[in-house]
Amino acid sequence: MPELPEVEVVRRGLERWVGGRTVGEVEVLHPRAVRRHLAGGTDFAARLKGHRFGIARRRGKYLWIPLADSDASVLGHLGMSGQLLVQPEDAPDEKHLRIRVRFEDGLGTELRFVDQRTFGGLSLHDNTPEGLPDVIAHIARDPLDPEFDDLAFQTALRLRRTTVKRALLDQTLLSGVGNIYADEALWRARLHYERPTATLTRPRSAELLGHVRDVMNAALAAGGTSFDSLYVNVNGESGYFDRSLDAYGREGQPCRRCGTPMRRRPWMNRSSYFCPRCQRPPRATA
DNA sequence: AGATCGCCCTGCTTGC
DNA sequence: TGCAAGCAGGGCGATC
Repeated sequence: MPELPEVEVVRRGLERWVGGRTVGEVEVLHPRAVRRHLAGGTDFAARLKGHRFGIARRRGKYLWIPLADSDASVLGHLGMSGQLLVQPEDAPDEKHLRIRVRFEDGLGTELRFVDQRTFGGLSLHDNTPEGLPDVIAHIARDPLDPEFDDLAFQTALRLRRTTVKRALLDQTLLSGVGNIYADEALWRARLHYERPTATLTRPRSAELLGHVRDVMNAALAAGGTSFDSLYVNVNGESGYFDRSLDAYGREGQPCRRCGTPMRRRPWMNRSSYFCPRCQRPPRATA
């Protein structure tokens, strides 16, 4: 389940392995993998061919590769199970290979988008004046972006009439936080996921943001989180941050701070993991 | 207009 | 054993 740190690992891999290369033949093997490219897979392949890849960029969980010789970018999202692999051209196709990008050089490797559940995909878009693919203009900067505005985030957070975990997952408020790192940051901040955002003081929201950054940086340093074979970085190597998780997936196991068994609660068609002692639920609001 | 919810998808796990 | 339900869940669009 790639979140920001995993996507950043993939971005670095793309920068290293496909940056500067010129695209040759492109094969779209599953229409759903290009569903955001409204003109369809044939158009996607035709428009990509012959263009040279620039340096891969990232915002939150979105990746894009600017085309060095045009004002457009290839946008990618890994969704739940997506992988971007640089493979030898003669390597056997993966079972869930969705898109293949060949290059017009003699390096002998190709870029593959592999995705079991097809929540992710690739598409081509014009850039905004800021160099962002136009369809992700609404995605907020992420906490690792040097231009992320901490004070503006804290103000916006307090103005929201919602609960803190919903806010952390809102990609228009800040991007890159998914279910895993939301639970990790809330555990570190000792905040219950249903705490109303309006009740967070400025120091408290600053502390929470700090924990979001800390957990992302720790995951990034470890090469990304992985729970199973679904997540693989651009070189085909799994991350291993999962051993360091304090909250996510630890139902029934002792809280690493106080020893109380961790709990899991259904939440928004997914799960929230928390310590019932360290993360007290807010008082019921009428 | 901000907040919320249903839906998309596949494979592994669980339970009867 | 076999089948069905549950679970993983990001993001978008519809709805309130």
